[in-house]
Amino acid sequence: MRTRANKQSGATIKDVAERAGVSAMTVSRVLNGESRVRDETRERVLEAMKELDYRPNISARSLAKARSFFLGLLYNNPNPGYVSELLVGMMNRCRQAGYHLAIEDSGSTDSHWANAVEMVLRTSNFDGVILPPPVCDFPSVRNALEEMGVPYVRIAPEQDRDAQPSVITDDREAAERMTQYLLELGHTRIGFIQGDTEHGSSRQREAGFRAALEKAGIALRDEWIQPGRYTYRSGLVAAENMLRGDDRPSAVFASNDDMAAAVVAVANKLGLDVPGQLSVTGFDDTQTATTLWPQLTTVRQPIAEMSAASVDILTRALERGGEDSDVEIRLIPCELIVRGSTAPPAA
Amino acid sequence: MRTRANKQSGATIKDVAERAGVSAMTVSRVLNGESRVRDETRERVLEAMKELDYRPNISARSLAKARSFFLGLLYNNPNPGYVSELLVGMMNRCRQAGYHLAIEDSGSTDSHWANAVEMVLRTSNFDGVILPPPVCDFPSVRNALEEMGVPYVRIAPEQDRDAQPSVITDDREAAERMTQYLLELGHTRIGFIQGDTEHGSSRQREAGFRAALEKAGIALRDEWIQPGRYTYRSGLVAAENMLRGDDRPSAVFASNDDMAAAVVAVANKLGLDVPGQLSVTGFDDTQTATTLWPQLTTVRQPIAEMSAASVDILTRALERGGEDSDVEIRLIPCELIVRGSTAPPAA
DNA sequence: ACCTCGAATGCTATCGCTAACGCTCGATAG
DNA sequence: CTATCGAGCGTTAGCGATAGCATTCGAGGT
Repeated sequence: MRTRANKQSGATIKDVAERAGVSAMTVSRVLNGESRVRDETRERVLEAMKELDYRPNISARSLAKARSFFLGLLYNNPNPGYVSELLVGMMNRCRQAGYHLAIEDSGSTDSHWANAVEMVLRTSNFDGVILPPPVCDFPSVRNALEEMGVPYVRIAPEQDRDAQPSVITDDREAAERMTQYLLELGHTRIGFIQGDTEHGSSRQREAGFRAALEKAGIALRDEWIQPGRYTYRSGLVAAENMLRGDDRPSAVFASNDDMAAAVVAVANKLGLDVPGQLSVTGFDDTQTATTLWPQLTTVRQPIAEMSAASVDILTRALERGGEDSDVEIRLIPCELIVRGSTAPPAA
Repeated sequence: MRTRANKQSGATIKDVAERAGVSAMTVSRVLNGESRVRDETRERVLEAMKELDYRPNISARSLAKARSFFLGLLYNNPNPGYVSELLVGMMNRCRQAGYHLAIEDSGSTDSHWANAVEMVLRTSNFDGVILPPPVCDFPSVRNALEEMGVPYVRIAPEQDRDAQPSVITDDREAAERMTQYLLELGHTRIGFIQGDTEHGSSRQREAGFRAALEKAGIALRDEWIQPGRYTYRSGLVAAENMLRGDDRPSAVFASNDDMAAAVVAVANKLGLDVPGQLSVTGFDDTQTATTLWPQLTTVRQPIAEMSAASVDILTRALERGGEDSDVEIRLIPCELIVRGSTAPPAA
């Protein structure tokens, strides 16, 4: 005697069929919204389903269809604000598309990931996988996926931007616009805090920053370009290096909001008024940006929109059956958001 | 001709069996680490699996075992820091236990949830479900789960604390300790910002606060108890109400870190030094607590530990087959964390 | 030499659902 | 009036794995 683990009312498709006086196949057709069922028959079937409190067995369907209807999200991004927005966008779109979203993580990087990914895929049967940054740029992960023939979509990748379905942003342009904005305010002494070298976005953002300065004919000062790792703590170090002493910049462009928050904190500690004596800008427009006082001038990345788009792309590719293979790339533009943390430099 | 959607090397258990010169059943036994297989045979099977790059089909296994090995996380908590820690704890434990974690969300509350939950469970076959706050206290959700006979575990529930498997905290005691700490610093004028009324933790924390004041014989001032909703924005309003005018508290206990951050922001705006002129404390020790400057004195809730425990409880209950029904309750204690946002009151 | 017994393995019948094809029957064309 | 056609539905044969016996086989007891 089998235990029906999670089925109180163990009604099967056959029971429904019997009750409705049709064959199981017809019930299946109703279930899947297929054509070729007379309205009257459909009614009878639906009623029988209701009466028996019938719930289709997803495992059985998956087995027969050779599809699991599960998408996997492989992530190791430690930024909670980012992840949480990512999830919102994905979950909504997944539900719409009739998929479920499973999340898998491994705290480590690249090489460790190859194993982790293999393990995950060995025990999961995901129809497809979503790779947010920075995982989307780990070669070992991509290799593993390709070897196993698992379709995937990348969010904001740096490499091979059009070799695989992806959602991409214009980080570079946005960073350039942000820098231009600071220049227009009258700043000429601008510091920059780099992001994590593991993330492609770091290089994009820095490139945009440098391009804007170059166009304005302003020379870079090495001590005003500080390394960071997208974390608050790394931002603290960078900010201290940049702001101690009297020869400091009048504006700091941090590669993300958390590091910008650190700059604000250091400025407070040093008695520097933000934005009066120091303008600070971030990137991403995560919750941190509006949690600070003053609120951050930053670049808004529509993360939820991007993740929703990634689900779109992936599910559409799956429906197409993986054959008709034009690679879909979607660009989601960033937007400059001006808030209280920037002002013209002090006279 | 079937499309093997996600199976490049479509090796089945039969192929492995053939190659190893055994029956499929034996391969299955090896796969499930069952006893009664000679070491030599096991070796041969394992080798065959490797050679064929065999990957078991989870759907088939689920169908046969009447178990999906998927747990569902039903959440609508908008606090990114909380969610992200929750996920970390769960994912790790899930992997250890051989389960996968699927997440499902619906932005709405209670009544809407009943439908959402039904829909989710109708299309998912989760072996069990995890309910973090505040969903764990939505009666309609619990009803739906019970009607459908889906096992669930709750995290930090307020109601029926021992009617169902749960992970619980000592919010109340921790809030009392925190208040005591402020009293010991010499504060007697203490404000309190309430949490979301939808969350049971709100009431617990407030009760702890009131208890400590009462024990110290200090009267409450109504205008120093402000409503909040656990969001930064609600904290801003509460802080402004509490801090404008001269007759203000010397310390504010906010029911969570985000609202404490708002208090710090308002204090900054009003030119009040934290902690010199105003002590501020939070609750939860999310990332926000250390992202601010000064860093927050707060109460650390080991969220990841709690979520890991919830997976433990649920999976163990599932292994037991749902019969042997003593309800497992696990208490995870909170810890007072003193940082820079508190100091004795100004003379 | 015969029987018993348990460890190691195989056989068979599902698990619940769907693809593929086949049948029926009324409508339409010729 | 018969051949054709397609909408509507049924039949059959799996999908890949596991439960529950059945079977084999060698070791030890008598």
